[in-house]
Amino acid sequence: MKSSKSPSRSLQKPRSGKRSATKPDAGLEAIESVGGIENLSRQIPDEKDLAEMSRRYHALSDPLRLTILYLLKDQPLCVCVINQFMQIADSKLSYHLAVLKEGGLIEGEYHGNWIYYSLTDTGRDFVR
Amino acid sequence: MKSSKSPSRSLQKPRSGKRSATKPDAGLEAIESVGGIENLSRQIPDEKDLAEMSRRYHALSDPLRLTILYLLKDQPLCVCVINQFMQIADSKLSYHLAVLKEGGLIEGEYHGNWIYYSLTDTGRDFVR
DNA sequence: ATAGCATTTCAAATTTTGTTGAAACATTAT
DNA sequence: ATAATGTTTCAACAAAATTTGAAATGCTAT
Repeated sequence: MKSSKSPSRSLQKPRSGKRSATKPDAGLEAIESVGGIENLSRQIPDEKDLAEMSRRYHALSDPLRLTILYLLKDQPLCVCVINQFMQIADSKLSYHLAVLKEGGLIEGEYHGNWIYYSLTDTGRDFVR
Repeated sequence: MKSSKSPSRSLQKPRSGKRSATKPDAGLEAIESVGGIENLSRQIPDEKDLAEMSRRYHALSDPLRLTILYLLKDQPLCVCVINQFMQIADSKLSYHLAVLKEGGLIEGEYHGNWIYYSLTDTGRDFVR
C-alpha cells in the first residue's frame, strides 16, 4: 500500500490564450468534450474511497494471500489447517491473514481453541 | 508486488492415528467434506495465474494509480493532460503509468508527439 | 541533421512491505 | 491457578516499491 494522497488539484483550465505548439489540441478537445477538467474530476472517487479500494487491492496483490482466499472459497478453515497447506511460519501466516482482514476480505472468529477464517461478502466477490 | 512463490505443498493428510487433543475435528471434517486436502488444492489457480492476478491487483493498489484509471474512464488522454490533473513529477507519473501498463490495465500509443493512454478491456472492468 | 518538446529510463535515496524468531495473549483442559 | 496448544504481536532485519532529478529517447518540424 502506498500513502500517495490524491493531489490537491488546482483544476484550472489550461490558459486558453495563444495555444503553444506544444499542446495537443486533440487532447484538450477530448477534455472539453466531456465537460472540462472540472467535470472530469467528478469521475474520481473521493480520497476515502480511493484509500479503501487501495487497501483492498493491496491485500489481493500477493500470490500467497490469493492462495489463502481460494482456500476459503468453499468453507471456513482454522489457521492450523490453512497452514497445513501453506507450510509457512505461523507468524508469517498471521501477518498475511491480518492484511486480508484489514482489506475487508476475510474475517475470523474463535471456535474453541481455534480461529476460523472465512470470506466476507467482499472477499467472495474476488474468488471467481 | 511480492515474490512469495506458492509453497510446494506436501499435501499429506494429517496423520490419522490417535488424534491429539490439539487438532480441531470440525476443521478436518470440513476439509474431508470437500474431498480432502488434495481436492482443496484444485481450487487454487496455478502459479502463473496467481502471479498475473497479483501484478494486476498490485497495479490497482495505489490511490494515485486508481485516480489515473478513473481519469481514463471516458476517453483516452495524453500524458501531459493526465499530468495537468495529477500535478506530479513527469518521471513519477511515467513510473505509475508503467505499473498500470504492466498490470494490463492501460495501453498507450503515440499520436504525433504525444502518447495517449487508454483503458484496456481488463482495465475497464475495474472502473465502476 | 538539428532543435524542441513529450515522455521514458536510470541510478541513488527513501519509504513501505514482508520475513523471522522470540515473546505475549487467548482458549481450553486439568 | 497452571499447563498446553493455537494464534497473534513485536522488534529487528531484509526485500521490494516508490520518489527524485538528471540524462536519454521518441516524434515532429525546420
